[in-house]
Amino acid sequence: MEDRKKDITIYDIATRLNVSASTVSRALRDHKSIGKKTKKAVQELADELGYRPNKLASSLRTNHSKTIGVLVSWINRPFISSLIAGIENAARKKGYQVIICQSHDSVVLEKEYLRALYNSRVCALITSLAMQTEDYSHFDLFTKNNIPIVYVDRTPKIDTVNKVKINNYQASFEATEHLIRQGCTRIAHLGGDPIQSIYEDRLNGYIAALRVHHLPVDESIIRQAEHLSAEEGTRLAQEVLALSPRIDGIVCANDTAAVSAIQYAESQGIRIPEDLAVIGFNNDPVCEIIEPALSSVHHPAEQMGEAAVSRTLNIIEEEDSEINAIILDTHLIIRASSQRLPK
Amino acid sequence: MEDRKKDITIYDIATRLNVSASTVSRALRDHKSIGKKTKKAVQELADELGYRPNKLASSLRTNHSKTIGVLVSWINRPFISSLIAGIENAARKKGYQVIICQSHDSVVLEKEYLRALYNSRVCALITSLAMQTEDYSHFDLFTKNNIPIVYVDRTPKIDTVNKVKINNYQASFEATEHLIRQGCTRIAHLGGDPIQSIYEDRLNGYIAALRVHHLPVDESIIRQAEHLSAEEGTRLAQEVLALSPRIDGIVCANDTAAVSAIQYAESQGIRIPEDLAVIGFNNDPVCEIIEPALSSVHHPAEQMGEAAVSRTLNIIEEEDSEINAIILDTHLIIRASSQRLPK
DNA sequence: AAGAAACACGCAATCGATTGCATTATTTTT
DNA sequence: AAAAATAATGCAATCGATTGCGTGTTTCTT
Repeated sequence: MEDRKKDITIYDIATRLNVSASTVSRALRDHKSIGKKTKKAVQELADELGYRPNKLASSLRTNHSKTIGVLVSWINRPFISSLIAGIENAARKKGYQVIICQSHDSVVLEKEYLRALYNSRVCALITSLAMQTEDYSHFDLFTKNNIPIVYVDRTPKIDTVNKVKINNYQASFEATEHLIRQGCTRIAHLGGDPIQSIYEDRLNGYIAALRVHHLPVDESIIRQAEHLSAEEGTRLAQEVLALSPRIDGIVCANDTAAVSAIQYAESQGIRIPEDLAVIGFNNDPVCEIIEPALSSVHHPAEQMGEAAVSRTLNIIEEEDSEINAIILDTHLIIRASSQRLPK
Repeated sequence: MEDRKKDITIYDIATRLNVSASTVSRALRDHKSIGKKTKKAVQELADELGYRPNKLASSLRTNHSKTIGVLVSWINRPFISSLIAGIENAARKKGYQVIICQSHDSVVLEKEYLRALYNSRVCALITSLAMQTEDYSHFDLFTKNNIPIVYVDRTPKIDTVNKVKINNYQASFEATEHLIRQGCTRIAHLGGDPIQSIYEDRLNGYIAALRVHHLPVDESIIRQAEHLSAEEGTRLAQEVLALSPRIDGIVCANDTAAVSAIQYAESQGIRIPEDLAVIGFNNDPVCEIIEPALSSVHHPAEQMGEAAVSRTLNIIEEEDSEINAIILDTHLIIRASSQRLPK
């Protein structure tokens, strides 16, 4: 089996059928100006020979790679992996393929991979910003060359771009209000860096809920994490729980940190939710596994991926260049970690 | 900003510098036969004009796409997403990009996407089989055309392919033996379909451990799940727990099902690990979150991804065509769910 | 200083598919 | 039946980078 078979090309088919390569090309794409018999003959022979179109040649000629670049922070996080699953499915259904990069939440890598994707000739980019990205000028590489970008979840704080997001302010407001309604009066907030609009919005939603319910806003129990990792969740929980008067609630900007906070609190003999009500964000699978089950804000990750693809293809194929923001629905999932009153 | 700028090509650079395109091409790739001054001039102008190499043209010409296809069951599973994270990192470091497909554990989709990746001219494939894949002939599409395949984790039951895997038999043997040493005498096994070697091996490891320790092998408490999903975990746990004599241990082929089993058992008032010791597989993050913490077999997902890439590039670039199997190390992580004796 | 060796670069074909513009064959119209 | 319209196909350029081979130039050798 050492014969390195050359690939079959349209020329091979053309030769055997005594027609021109143009005819073969058109026949394969079912072009109307090709006769029925010819078309059939070409298609049959193509099958028989195991012809496969050379996407590279085609993309080169048409200047259209049918590839979507995806740049996210980390693939192996529940929210992101579901987002990507959604993107991949939707894209492939439409005949697009997806190239993925991980910025590892580093602005430097973000820039580097942005260029790599650019060089790969992706015809659009779907991206969620690195945690520290506040200057968006490196994305000009795409926009200046008319390659559409659709931002998802962690989107820029400007209105002149396409985004798919949720209403973080509203979701966080509701989460906070829920704790208040459960009787919490001193609620801490563990958030991400407000450089990112999603975390700023969540922070503001939290503050607004406190204000509406005439609770004081205490800076000392509002903390930010660099990555909202498990370790940070533990550390921040420790910090805010050390303060007095004792907090009786935590609104957390993701589930990973919320879970750590619960674990830390329990290790200190603090009862959840009686002494401390906790609510997270994202509704990761882990919410149903930790004891007590973690209340959270359901975040439609896969749907967000699909929406981003659909918006992207709209721009590419329909040339609908109107900039817009798609806001997806979220809702609270109330579980034991925040349920202090009888339902 | 409505000017649809044409891309800069090597010809543009050549023209402005009064040299030929060949020279530019060589200068950019730092070819030795180009003079220092020329090289410098070309590279500087390229920067200045924002030149980006056209990967498509290059790939077409060299017949080398620098792209690795990845075909897995589901992206959004902890093990798989970490595997992919490892693949992506390693590949990108070497200047390769990665195209991902999800078979959704369907043989039909597996075939379909295999062809899609083939048409995309990937220069290698890294894949983990769909649950029901037992006939591997559709992969001939690649092997017959000398496109290397490296199988990871769920690998074929044949020796004539490249694989990266763990010693499932051994790991499962140790996990089972661990439960036996903790005093379990009637241990159930919740596995995947033995069509897949990994599940067959885990089953056999389990059986071997029972035999070595002179425990009976009872078919009625050996169950298989279709996908090892949470729902199946619950259902199978329910089934085996309904039998008498009562089981006192469960060896489970993944953590998802093990977690469900624990949750079901607890809902029935069964104490873990006193009444029932449980050990899972993969060491997903959830192991440390469920109460009691779940013992598991640590599975080096990211490392497996990296190893697969390294093996792949070895084949592509070094043309090291010797077929081999790389076996990565695993080890037991003992946590509360199986710890019945004092340490 | 003359021949050899090394260096620097250009020419032109090539990768495989696409497409605007002919050209020829067939059918329809009047 | 001649003219017009339509259908079916071919020609050749094009997308942008790569590369074997050839040529002119510089540097080195003795």
